[in-house]
Amino acid sequence: MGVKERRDREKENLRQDILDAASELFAKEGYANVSMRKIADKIEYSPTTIYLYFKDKIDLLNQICEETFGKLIETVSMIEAKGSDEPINCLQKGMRAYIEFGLKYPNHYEVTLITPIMDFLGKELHPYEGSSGQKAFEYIVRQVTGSMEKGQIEKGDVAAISQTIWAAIHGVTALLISHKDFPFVDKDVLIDKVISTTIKGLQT
Amino acid sequence: MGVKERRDREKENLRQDILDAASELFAKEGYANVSMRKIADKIEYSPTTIYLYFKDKIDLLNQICEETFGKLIETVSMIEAKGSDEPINCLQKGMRAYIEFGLKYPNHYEVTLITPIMDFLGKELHPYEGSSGQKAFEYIVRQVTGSMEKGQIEKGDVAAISQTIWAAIHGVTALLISHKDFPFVDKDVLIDKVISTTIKGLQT
DNA sequence: TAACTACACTTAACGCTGTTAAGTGAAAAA
DNA sequence: TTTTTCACTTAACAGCGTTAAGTGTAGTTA
Repeated sequence: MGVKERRDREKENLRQDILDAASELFAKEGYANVSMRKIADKIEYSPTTIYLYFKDKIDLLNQICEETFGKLIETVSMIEAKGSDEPINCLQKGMRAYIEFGLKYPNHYEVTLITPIMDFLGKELHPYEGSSGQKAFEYIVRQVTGSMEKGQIEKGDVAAISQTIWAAIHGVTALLISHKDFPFVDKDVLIDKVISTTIKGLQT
Repeated sequence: MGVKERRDREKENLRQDILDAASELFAKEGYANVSMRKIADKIEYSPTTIYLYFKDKIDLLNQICEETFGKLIETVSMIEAKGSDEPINCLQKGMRAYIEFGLKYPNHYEVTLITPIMDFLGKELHPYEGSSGQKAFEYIVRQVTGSMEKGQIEKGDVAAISQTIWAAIHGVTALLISHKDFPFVDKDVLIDKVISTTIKGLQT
């Protein structure tokens, strides 16, 4: 009587096929340049089939991004899990991992963290609460707290400091992704400078 | 025989009307949510008339942004022109002016500096060369050079340091504009922290 | 004054877009 | 064997940016 089970499996397979096709297209051509019809063509189904699996285009995007950002969480979690490093070093390595992640998946980074996709009322369409983005930010908060307790950075408002760090790493990531025509200095030099300046600015 | 002159004047008036209408709509609803037909409705002309004055929608946007960013140049130029301040203070004030400008014109900031509007080949559609954006960046370079000469910040790669500063101020501006749902600390506290951390991180 | 020309502007249309409502056909259940 | 279920498709809607062709009026010329 495994009929339902088989059907569920088939549905899940198609769901994942759609996700994979969309992910590849979004990453290659950017969210705005990919139409539902293009995704449908790729998986050889009609465009409307996608709507049986995802609410709309933005829902498709959100689910892909959650999947992708899961990888960032994994990376930073590994830094932390080694347990051998001082919080200040975890923080530094986390900052680098964040930027490198953004540059590795520029289109995913773009759609989740750069491009503000708002509805007509100005409300964010991929909310922060419970997202992988939140988990990534919590990593920063944890390292800041730890560094502060060990006297490696100045004592102060943990939230404000964490957000300052986020601003720095988001700033450089976003600029490098969005302004390809700008004559940046060597990418690694710039990233190093951003990280070291921020850390130094926060030290006691 | 002022016929041609009058016609030129009328053309220029309509051009400015289009620019004003589009600017207001872009600022209020965001570039993506404003259609050529909406702009046309507002000025009570047919949509195609706009194409007699502007190449396409992105051209309209670029011209508006140049106009708006001219105001930022004016602001930072005034800081510099007073001549009484040390370069490090000019730099600090310039950073604040930049962020406040972005928050005052979030939609203009968004379309020019946050959202990367690329064509299908990934080339930027509003280029940097000769833009007001370039002039604004040159202001930073000037203050960094000045501060360095006076020993107010560490000696080093002027371009790398200038870009680090840009990353910091762009980062906080972009985050505040794009992630309205995020539980930021008080806006002014965060801005202060970003500026002070960056300056401190660069000091000797 | 009448015909002609220039040209600012409009109408109609093309090929896209995201999305929905209605319809189809095959497999499972009765 | 009939009925029901339901995954999927077809057709359509209303919108988009943009272009080609057409129109009407103001200015120029005869």
